[in-house]
Amino acid sequence: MAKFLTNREENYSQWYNDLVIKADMAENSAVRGCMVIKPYGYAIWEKIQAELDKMFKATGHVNAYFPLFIPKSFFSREAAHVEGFAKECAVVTHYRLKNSPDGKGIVVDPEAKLEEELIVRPTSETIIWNTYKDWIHSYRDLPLLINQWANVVRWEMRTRLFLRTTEFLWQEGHTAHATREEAQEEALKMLNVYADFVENFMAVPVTKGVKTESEKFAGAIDTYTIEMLMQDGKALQGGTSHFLGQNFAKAFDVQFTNREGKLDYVWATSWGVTTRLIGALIMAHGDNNGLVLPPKLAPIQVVIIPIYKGNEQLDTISSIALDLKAQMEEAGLTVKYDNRDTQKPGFKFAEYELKGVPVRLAIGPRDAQEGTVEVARRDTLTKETIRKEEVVQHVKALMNDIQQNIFRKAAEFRKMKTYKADTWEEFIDIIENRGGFVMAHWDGTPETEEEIKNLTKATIRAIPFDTQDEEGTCILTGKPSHRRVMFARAY
RNA sequence: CGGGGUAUAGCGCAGUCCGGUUAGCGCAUCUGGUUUGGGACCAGAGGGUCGCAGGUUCGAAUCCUGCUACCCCGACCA
Repeated sequence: MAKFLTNREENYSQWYNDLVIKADMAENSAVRGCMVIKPYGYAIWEKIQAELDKMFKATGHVNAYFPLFIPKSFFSREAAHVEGFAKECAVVTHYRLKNSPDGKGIVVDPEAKLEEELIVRPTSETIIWNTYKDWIHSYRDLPLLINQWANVVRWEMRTRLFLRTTEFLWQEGHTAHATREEAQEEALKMLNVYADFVENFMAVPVTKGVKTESEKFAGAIDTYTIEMLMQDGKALQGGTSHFLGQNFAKAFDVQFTNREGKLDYVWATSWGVTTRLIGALIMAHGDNNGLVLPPKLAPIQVVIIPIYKGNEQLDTISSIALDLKAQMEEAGLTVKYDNRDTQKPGFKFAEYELKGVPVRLAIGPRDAQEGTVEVARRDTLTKETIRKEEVVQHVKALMNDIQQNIFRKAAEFRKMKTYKADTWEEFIDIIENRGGFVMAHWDGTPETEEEIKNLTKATIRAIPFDTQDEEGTCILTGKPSHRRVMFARAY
């Protein structure tokens, strides 16, 4: 686990603040819990966006944009939804300020009170379904497959850097279908898109499953989830996809004429992932030297650092470096040549390790003379000397190696940290002392789930898709159970 | 909202118990020089109304009162 994220005793703050991701909380109390994402961190988000967006398009989705503000009354249309979100809404009550009558500063103009308060969206189901009402009349208008890239606000009681910020960036897909089957299929399809993305691009293994009644999205029939395991043994919910049934269609009266000429309510899904994925990346792969980014998402894949004395040497080395850079770019790699004269090589080495750049090339006078390059990989921190002519091929291969290696490391870690518990004592021991995922029997009742949570802080992260039916007895109550579910302490 | 903690330079801290020169240290910044194959070194410089408001005192970063903010733990959650 990255020291600079978890160990505040260590003096990593200089780096932590100045450099990498600086998702630091804004200091002004009025924007408490909101994050500033510095350029490098945002570049990672842009990579995530770009790859996901391609996958959405490839599955037939298009992007659109809906309003930030949602009339308060929209929320109360769907009972479970309002129940779930009411406690964490930012509310706009006025639309104007004026000079304070006492001459000191500026105050909210009481004259400018809104007739109906506006909610800053915590999620957009309501405003979108209010719009879909006008867009959908016939089976010919379906399916409607729309995604939105946006920011949302949830006034959580407690925020956590990256993982739970007051404002966060995300994408939310909202689809409408003619049949139940089609909507269910869509919800699962998008869950699989997320799982593919997280495993193949982020190099983090996921467990796919369905949420329990008490953990599911407010307003959903079923919530599907991908769960990841972080290096500190805690679970992180990486993305969710909801089968919403006809709940929102009924709440917003979205009916269509089907092929038989009869009126029916539309079937819906929604699904989203957030900037939390950046946090997942850090906590799944980071080490004591900083980030370890998977090559497929690294804003800089290769950095070249010259080692030289004087301008003459620099010129020689630069021409080699720029030539290599051009070749690698030709081969599709993102390359940075850092010829800053203001920092020494050792400083740069440390800096790019902290940034998680997968491969570093160093070229010095010795290399210039011998036609070699020093190649260092971030995941293993190993170095080797390669002939200049072989560098492009070698680095290209390294991209694959590193991508696979960090996935394998994460997968091995997860395997090691996934336990079976058959007794309450075992269960407590694992949760308290070892962390990780615990596969255990549960009697299926929300009461037992709640009790286990109160006793251990562990929750049911998912009822995984890939577990076998198995007879057993509930870890807490001893009542019969037909299947194990996955418990963990979670972020 | 409950429990605990903190507030001193851009960042991280010491000093506060036991009031007393001009409030220190590390990193960062700037200047000059020497350096450059793993976070350079030497010399010098700049940067503070000690969270805010009162009070006690000849004298307050230090003691007292009130306030505010932030952090950690919990309830809540992507």
